[in-house]
Amino acid sequence: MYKPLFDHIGKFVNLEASDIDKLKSCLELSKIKKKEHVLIEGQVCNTIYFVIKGCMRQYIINSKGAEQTLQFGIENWWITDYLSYHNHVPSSFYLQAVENTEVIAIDKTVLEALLTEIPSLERYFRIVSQKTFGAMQMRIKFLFTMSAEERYHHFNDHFPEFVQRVPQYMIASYLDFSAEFMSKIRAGKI
Amino acid sequence: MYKPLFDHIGKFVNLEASDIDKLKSCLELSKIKKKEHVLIEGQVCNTIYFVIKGCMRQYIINSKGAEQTLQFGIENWWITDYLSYHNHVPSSFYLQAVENTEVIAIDKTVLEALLTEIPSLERYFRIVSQKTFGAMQMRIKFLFTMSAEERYHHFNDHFPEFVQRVPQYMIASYLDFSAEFMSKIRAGKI
DNA sequence: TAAAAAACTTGAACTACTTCAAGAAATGCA
DNA sequence: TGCATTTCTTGAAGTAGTTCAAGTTTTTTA
Repeated sequence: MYKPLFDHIGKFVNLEASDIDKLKSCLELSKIKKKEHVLIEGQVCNTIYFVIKGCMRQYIINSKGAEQTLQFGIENWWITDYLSYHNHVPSSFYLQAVENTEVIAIDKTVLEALLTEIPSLERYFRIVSQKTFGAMQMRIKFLFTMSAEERYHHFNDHFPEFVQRVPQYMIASYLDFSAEFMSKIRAGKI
Repeated sequence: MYKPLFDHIGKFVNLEASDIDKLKSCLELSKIKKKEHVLIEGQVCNTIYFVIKGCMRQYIINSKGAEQTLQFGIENWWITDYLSYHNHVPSSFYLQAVENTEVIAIDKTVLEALLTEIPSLERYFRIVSQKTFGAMQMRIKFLFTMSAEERYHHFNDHFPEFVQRVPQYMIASYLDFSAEFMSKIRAGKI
């Protein structure tokens, strides 16, 4: 049941059998119901989540009271508020399940201890977070250079199933335009 | 002369004397003249840079032929194209010195070998990249929730010296608005 | 220190989006 | 199954920004 995580780790590093056991003994599967939060604004985030099944999102509530999705986390993604996690400061974000979701939730103190014990695991997280950072650099590029319509088509071309999977208004805010505008793009009225 | 790097590492992990020696023997200072590039679009990025003195920037050339700065790297920052670096794919970015700059440039093969040998260094890079990712999450939040004018004032309040230090049109594109608009904000004409 | 190059400013015209409001369609739940 | 809730659509009016073009100021270089 932790297989997806060990498969993912195996893509980047080789863990010894003893390390796998050690890690396994610290893991716990948790189920999060659709719309349930695992983090709300103002809380300090002390947990990191690996999505086994389902979908999580990170969002904020803007000055007009509207939700804006900043990040999704689907199968085989880690999701957390890294700034709150590392600096022990109150989070600016909400972390919520978009669907009924199964995650492996690892507490910071548990994870930090594991990382010191298992250098390969440290390596895994280093590689994954650098790659994720690289993806974020590309995202900034797309946000800066493409029009709203281009962003929609680009995203839809790359992740067609995902666009079907979550509400349109979440995709719209993730791509930084209004839900109404997305509706018009889809209808070809732009 | 590598002191800034060892100071920075020391903030996050403790390196043994032998590790410091090992690392030191692999480092090399390099000087980059203002406007000189260390990476251009289409090249594979095989190097990671730590800024000792000066300022680097990552930028793209958009469809209208204009430069857009996506990221700055000042003293004590690491800068590279992480996606190109990790996936061995051609870069979408330019990396250029904004001022005459001194960097420690570490080749990927050298660094990867060092990281396997020195687990604390792996830990250092894991922590730094997760923190940087956290900062990027906040940046996305600001881009999504603040108006151009708010972004300018927020940035200017937090980094007043930096705003003086680099050309306005680079700051403008980093904050995702036009140089002309920034000029009008500064003149109070908005 | 003059000339060239780079950076900044200004106003006028334009446009890619947002906002609002209301209704229609789809989905979830008792 | 039917009612409530959530999500999506549509059009009209508004606006936060861009683009363009030209002039001014500042910085760099020979």
